[in-house]
Amino acid sequence: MSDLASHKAGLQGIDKEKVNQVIYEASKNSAFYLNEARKDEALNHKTEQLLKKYEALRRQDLSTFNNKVDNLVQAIERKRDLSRTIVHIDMDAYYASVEERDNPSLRGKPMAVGSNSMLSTSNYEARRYGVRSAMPGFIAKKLCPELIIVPCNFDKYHAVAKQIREVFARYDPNYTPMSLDEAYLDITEYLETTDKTPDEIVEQIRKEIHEETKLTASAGIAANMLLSKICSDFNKPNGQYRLPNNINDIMRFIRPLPVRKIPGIGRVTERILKAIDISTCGAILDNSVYLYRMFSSISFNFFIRAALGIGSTTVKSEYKRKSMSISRTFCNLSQPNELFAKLRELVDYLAADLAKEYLHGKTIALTFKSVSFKVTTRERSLKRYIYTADDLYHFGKQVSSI
DNA sequence: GGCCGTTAA
DNA sequence: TAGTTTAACGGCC
Repeated sequence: MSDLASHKAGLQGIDKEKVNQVIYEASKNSAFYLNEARKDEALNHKTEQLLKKYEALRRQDLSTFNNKVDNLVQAIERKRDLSRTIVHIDMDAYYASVEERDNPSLRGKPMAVGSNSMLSTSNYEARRYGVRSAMPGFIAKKLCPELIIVPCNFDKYHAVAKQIREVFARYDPNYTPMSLDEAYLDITEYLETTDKTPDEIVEQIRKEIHEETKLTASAGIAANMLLSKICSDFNKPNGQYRLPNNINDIMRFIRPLPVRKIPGIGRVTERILKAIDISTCGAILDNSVYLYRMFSSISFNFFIRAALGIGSTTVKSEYKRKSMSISRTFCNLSQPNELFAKLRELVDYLAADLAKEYLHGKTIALTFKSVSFKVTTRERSLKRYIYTADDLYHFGKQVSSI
């Protein structure tokens, strides 16, 4: 079950067995691990049910659906837009690279950014030991005792984000930032102002980023956001990859691609698809009738679009947030009064954050994580919008005790 | 509408 | 000894 994300950059060619063994030894008696095992069991059950459904379908004659599904696939295909040139740019080992830049004594050594309880990023030296983001520091230390863990310096990462966004804006003023270190650019218009090729322009963007921040970035260039994101991973670190806006090249690229490479398909969906013997995008297309019969139309559409290499081409800078939240892990507490005091602390912060953006909300949700890592949510839609700390506390308290 | 689970950075 | 935080979205009842 301990599941090393070896599809991530920098993790190829390591002794995965050994790494998993060390992680397992460090984890096996923990409440966290027990909870993961429980989730895993639930997933096994789900895949078994799905497999049964699949086997039942295989015994049926599905030819009556072939036409319908072909039409659906063709309708999706007709929406393919090859007119744009979309770039996905991703900074290499972002936080770790910033720290190495500012402290040369860290260079060449395995290091990670974060804390003993959680790592945000690791550099490539640390990745060779199996140390990766979203891994607790204390486990990383077992994999690599020499590992240096540097605390996060968010002010710095924000400052660098500002610098790289200035570069992005030169090529697409409507670029979409996805996080501090990642963005999509539509360079179609920019290309009309120059004789340079897309590859040359992206080399230039990465060069400017390097000159202005002393940090490297990787990039993918393709017809849409889905493909450019996948491509930005291809020549990481400090590289770029271009997939031409051409249906033959796209299909040759996407067919053999493992489904896990599709943004939105994670560990669980990969396992679900694997249960019905689908592990590549090509297999999604070859089994479209089964997917049609087994999944919702939203999921079916998502799978087919991805497997055809069709993605959004609308890169836009406006963003409307739909929710705002705050969460903290704290020492074990069980007395209602202690928990309400925590609630009060959190709503004070949340009210301040809401005020910064002049926001209010109509639904309040409270999430608890128990010592056994089980998560429960309680929520309520209210009659009016709220935003003050007192209201958040009042309704939060109410919701918590439904 | 309420709650759970998945994904991603 | 110890396993984060924030946001969005889909499925299911």
